[in-house]
Amino acid sequence: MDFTSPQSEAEPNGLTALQEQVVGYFVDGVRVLGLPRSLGEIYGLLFISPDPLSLDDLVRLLGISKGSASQGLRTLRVLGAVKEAENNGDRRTYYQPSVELKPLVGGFIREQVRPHLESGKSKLRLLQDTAKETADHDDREFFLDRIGRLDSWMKRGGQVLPVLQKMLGQ
Amino acid sequence: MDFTSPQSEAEPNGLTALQEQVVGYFVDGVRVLGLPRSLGEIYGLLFISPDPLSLDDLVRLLGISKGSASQGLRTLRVLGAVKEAENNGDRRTYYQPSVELKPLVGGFIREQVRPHLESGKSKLRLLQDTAKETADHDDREFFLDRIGRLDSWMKRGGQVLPVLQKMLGQ
DNA sequence: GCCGTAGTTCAAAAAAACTTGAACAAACTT
DNA sequence: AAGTTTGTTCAAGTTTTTTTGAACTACGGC
Repeated sequence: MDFTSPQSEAEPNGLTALQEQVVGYFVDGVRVLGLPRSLGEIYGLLFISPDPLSLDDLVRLLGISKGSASQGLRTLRVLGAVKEAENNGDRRTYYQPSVELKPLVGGFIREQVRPHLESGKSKLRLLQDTAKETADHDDREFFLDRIGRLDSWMKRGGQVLPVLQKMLGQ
Repeated sequence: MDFTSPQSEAEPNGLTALQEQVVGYFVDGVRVLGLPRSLGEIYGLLFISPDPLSLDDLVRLLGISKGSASQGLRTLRVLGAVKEAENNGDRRTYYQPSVELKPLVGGFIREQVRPHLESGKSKLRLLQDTAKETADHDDREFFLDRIGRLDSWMKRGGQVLPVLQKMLGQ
């Protein structure tokens, strides 16, 4: 038997060399974004699959648990990174990746960035109160200056996001 | 005794209420960026301190280990988020935060974003090779299209970074 | 109405990331 | 040059995050 050719099929688990590589690519990708490995595996496999895949397909092909696949798909749906495909008469649901940058970036900003910016802003208000309550130290001036700086950072962030979104979307 | 006033000093560890709150703010901040908690603590305390602090100050005030403080300061230096202050005749080194957005954003992009973009690009080349080696399946066309898409994502990212940097810096 | 398949949930196990602390190196002091 | 002080390194310990798997719900066909 000849196993030397780098042809399709029969890699470590049940993935082709190409699938394996694409999955690895996305695993690294999502790690940068601070998302769990399984999201990268799932999205990566969907990304390089000509046809939609079901939860069971993902479990079988990636060798991950049903729980992981289920939770991973949910997160990806919420992020707008996958969509359900027409499940032709089949009871189970099949998934396709969003392959345009726009929904991906949009979803990430909406779900992961904006909430943090918002909570940051409200914490900033509390901070300002605390600084004002701070006894009339010599430092008061300094504290308020620094907090003002934080405020300007937040505002700058708020201005940048839409531009970012416009540049990456479309 | 009267502990009701929200005045300075005497909080949980040795931090004032304000320091505590600013540190918490940055702890959350760095988490979003995928950096360890201790970086947020250190940077946060420096940020709200009128005078530069030494490694020992940080250990004492934050109640973290010397190891953490040392490694944390190193990372912050590499990121350009802290600078050494003039250590007036003292043997030990004192640190000040960079409080302008420019060096902070610049450092983060240089150290955390660019390297990933670069390695992504080189992996992409390998991926392209693998796809071409893939037997002349019906799918070949499809694979190459998807990989081309990845390539365009990377390029888009490369275009966006300088704009981002320009908007946030200054 | 019962059985089988699809998918969700969540407590416990496993893995990954971070922090500690003790040993070490370097550099100043006396 | 012996002793201090400052800071670094890294293996082991701790904490946090992620994954697993078994119990459960829901739906559909028979």
